[in-house]
Amino acid sequence: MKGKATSFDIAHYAGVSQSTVSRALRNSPLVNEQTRKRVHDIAKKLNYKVDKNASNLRTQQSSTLALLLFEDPTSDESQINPFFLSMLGSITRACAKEGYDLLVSFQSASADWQADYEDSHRADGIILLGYGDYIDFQPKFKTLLEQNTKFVCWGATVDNRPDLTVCCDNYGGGKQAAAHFIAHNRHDCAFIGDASDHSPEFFARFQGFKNELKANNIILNERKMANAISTEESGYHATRSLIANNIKFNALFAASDLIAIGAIRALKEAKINVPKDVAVVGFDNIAIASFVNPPLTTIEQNTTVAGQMLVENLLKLIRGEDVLSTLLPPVLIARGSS
Amino acid sequence: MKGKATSFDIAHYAGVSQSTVSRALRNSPLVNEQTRKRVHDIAKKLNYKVDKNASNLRTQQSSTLALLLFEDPTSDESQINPFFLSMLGSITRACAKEGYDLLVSFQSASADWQADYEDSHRADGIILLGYGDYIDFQPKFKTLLEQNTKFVCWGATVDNRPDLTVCCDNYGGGKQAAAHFIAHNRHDCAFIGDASDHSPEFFARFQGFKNELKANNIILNERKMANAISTEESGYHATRSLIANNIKFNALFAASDLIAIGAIRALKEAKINVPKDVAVVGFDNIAIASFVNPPLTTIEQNTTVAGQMLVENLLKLIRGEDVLSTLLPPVLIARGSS
DNA sequence: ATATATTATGACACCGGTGTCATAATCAAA
DNA sequence: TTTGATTATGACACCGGTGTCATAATATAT
Repeated sequence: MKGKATSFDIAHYAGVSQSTVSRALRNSPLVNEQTRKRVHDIAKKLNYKVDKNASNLRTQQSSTLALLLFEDPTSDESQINPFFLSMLGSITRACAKEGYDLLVSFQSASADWQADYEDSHRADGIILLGYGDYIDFQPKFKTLLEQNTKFVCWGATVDNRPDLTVCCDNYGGGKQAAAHFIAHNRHDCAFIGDASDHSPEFFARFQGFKNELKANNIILNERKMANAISTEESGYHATRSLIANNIKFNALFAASDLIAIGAIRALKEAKINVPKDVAVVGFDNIAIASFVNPPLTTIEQNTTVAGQMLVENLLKLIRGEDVLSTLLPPVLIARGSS
Repeated sequence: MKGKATSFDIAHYAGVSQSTVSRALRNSPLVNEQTRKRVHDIAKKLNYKVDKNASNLRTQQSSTLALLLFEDPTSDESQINPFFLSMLGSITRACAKEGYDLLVSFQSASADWQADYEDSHRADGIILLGYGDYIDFQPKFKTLLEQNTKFVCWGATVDNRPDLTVCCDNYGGGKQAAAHFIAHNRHDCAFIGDASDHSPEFFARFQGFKNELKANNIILNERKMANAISTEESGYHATRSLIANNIKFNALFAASDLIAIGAIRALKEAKINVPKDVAVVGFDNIAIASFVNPPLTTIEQNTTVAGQMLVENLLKLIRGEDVLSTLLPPVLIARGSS
């Protein structure tokens, strides 16, 4: 046998037509039990596998989902945000559970990715995963919708389509952080992240934080805020600038764990004790969080559930079922940093 | 236009045959420049994308690689080994760079994965990524070779095929760890990992470590060794059992960073100071390593290069070029734990 | 002016399955 | 016994491209 076996080879050996082989292999009730068995045996013997390209071409579907990862272009190329990595893991598992393959690809927000996967029939649907700034995306979302492409996003809200998003309740998470500080009598709060609405997720965390403080008659001073993207470096520098400007605070809410870890480094460097002088709370609960010193108190996003929901919702979209956007409840994990 | 546009639609609008469209879109030199341009314009207007299934079916190749991740079945399902996650990231990037898509899938070593991807023409080649015990794999490797499947592995050596492996020089890394301890006058060494040859990688690290010690007239006492798989938990328990048995040592080489981190936790709990009482060196340099307390000295495996080499070597195999197994030099990163 | 090479294009088989329709064989119902 | 239903199978078109071969149109050489 040169080359890979085809269904015709099996048909030949089994003494039946190729049609029957195809049916037998898919366990169609139309074929006789003995024939079915014979065909299966021969297929196994020949190490036969259905050619996915042929089968997908005919059936016009691929049993494959595509995961497009959009990284903050400002972050270091070589290191992938651990939160995404964790999501990637859970999405991979969820796909496997549903019998789908997963194509993974990194993309820059600006590139011409919107049509690549679904239009070329490589995937039945797309999962978009990225932190923050989805402004570039709006026109592309429009194109996707026009072309009836099936997709779901993590975190971003898409105009007029309340069925496309899976997202952590960032606002609620921000509130939890504030409540935590208040419960521990830390009223002099600072925030590091992005308080503009460039990054909808960070913005929601900030809003929740600020509003919960306000509900307790604490006003978050604008000077006690610094911008940072989600990297350790960025968190470090933002915190240093606060310290350099002689800004005082006894509680710090960072919009992500990486930022928090950078912040702790800056604080330590300035001989400010965590948590005694400043309590720090992060967001995400990435794997590192419990290992830093002191262990980081953080608002956990459950990536396992999140990945599952993304996949499930996407499959529902593909099957034409009704879907609603999912808001996942975050959970505060109290550790040593607060 | 209902449904997706095909090359026939473009042919219709351009007033040429479908053959010409196909050629034009692939920028064949056979088509007239004006025709080429016209076809491209229409294709763009119609949001046309080549159907990958049709194209792959005809050309018998997929421009896709499959990554099969084999996790230590004993480890916690929900958490993926960060070293693999990091490899996954670099492999994804390397694939993108080479114009290949990447299918990602988790597998258990025992499952019937060997034929799935290549035989079904979903991928042109396979990358196998797993720690440790490849014993289950040997018969499957044989099948793969018989079927002329293109694949490369991380770490494992496959009988008689010196072209299939990309691996860190684990033996050399182990030697470096020993040399490091000796240079700092820590002669009373312990090892945690797997000194049996179940896990070829851990075994090589252990051998290198032991032999370098021996070369300096230091005999590694068998009682100062404990088995662990690559999890924090396992490292913690292994170290606790050493301590419980009242084993003394002033230097500890852990076969992986996760083990080292668990070991440090156990040492701290026993009020043994790191690095003063015991110097600890890990292996991998996972992202967490620099954030633990104290920051972990470790033998770095460069995942960026490793991922690239895996992809490059696999592509060479696919193209029928000569390939040699690659041994990557590890680098000791000295931090606070030693 | 004729033969030959070059360029641009169309027709068509083919990749390896899947789905539809037709048909032969067996069996139950009238 | 004849008719209708049921079961098992084969023939064949089709999915949407790609590659080969034939051919028409034009350019170049003799």
